[in-house]
Amino acid sequence: MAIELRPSQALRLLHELSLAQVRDDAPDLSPRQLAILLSVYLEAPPHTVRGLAARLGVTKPVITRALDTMGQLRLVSRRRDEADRRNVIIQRTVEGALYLERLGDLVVATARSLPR
Amino acid sequence: MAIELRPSQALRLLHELSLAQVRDDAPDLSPRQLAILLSVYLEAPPHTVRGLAARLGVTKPVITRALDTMGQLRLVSRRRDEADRRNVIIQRTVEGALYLERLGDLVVATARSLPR
DNA sequence: GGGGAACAATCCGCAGCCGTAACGATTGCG
DNA sequence: CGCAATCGTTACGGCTGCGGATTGTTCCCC
Repeated sequence: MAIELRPSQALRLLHELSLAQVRDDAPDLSPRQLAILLSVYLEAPPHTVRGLAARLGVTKPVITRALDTMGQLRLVSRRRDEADRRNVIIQRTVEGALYLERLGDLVVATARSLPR
Repeated sequence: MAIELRPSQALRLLHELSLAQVRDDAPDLSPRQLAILLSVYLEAPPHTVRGLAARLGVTKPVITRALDTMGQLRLVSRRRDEADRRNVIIQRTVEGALYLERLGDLVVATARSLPR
């Protein structure tokens, strides 16, 4: 069953979500950071800087910096690939999983409260 | 009918949307800017700097700067309130309406393509 | 084994946004 | 009237992210 949604409902949903994100003290991730985080958690591992840069269509330093920031927030972690030590494997963390879990719940709750 | 959505679908939706936004050459608005834009277009006018600041829980300069940026992008415009010349009324523009229309359509299309 | 390729990180200058604190204009109340 | 309050903007110092170029390490292949 596809998700049926009208444009007006879609915009209301975005509205509520953006308001919640802005008001949260939670460190609001930039669109790029969120895209990286979701790619790491939703797509099949392994994830490398190179791969993520290609996936998002941005340069590698962008990925490195975003990982620096989100690493400090404990949302992801990095590990050397021992099989090929040039690679860095981006790993999920408990905190990152919790963050996305709460985010998903927020979306669900917001969608449910939309007027029909 | 409430919108039924599972958390995993919600996250997939956010994933696709953030990827689309990052890859677009379109000037990707910050969460705050998007919240302001949606408030202006979805909530009843009139909109003032003061009111938007209170609505988002941020300081007034944040609103002023966001309006500067989005004004240059022609997404919103400003006008003095002639009844009380201390106030500034934030107005919608054709470009802003088009921007949101496209955004809404993107969300709808993405939601429709989600696996069930 | 040596040289080039691949990879992530770092450096650099730059632009944008932040919060706090001021400021000028306008209003309305005492 | 005049003076405090309100409103939006601007100034300031700081922080973060950006693109592009470079660096150091590791691998691969001849």
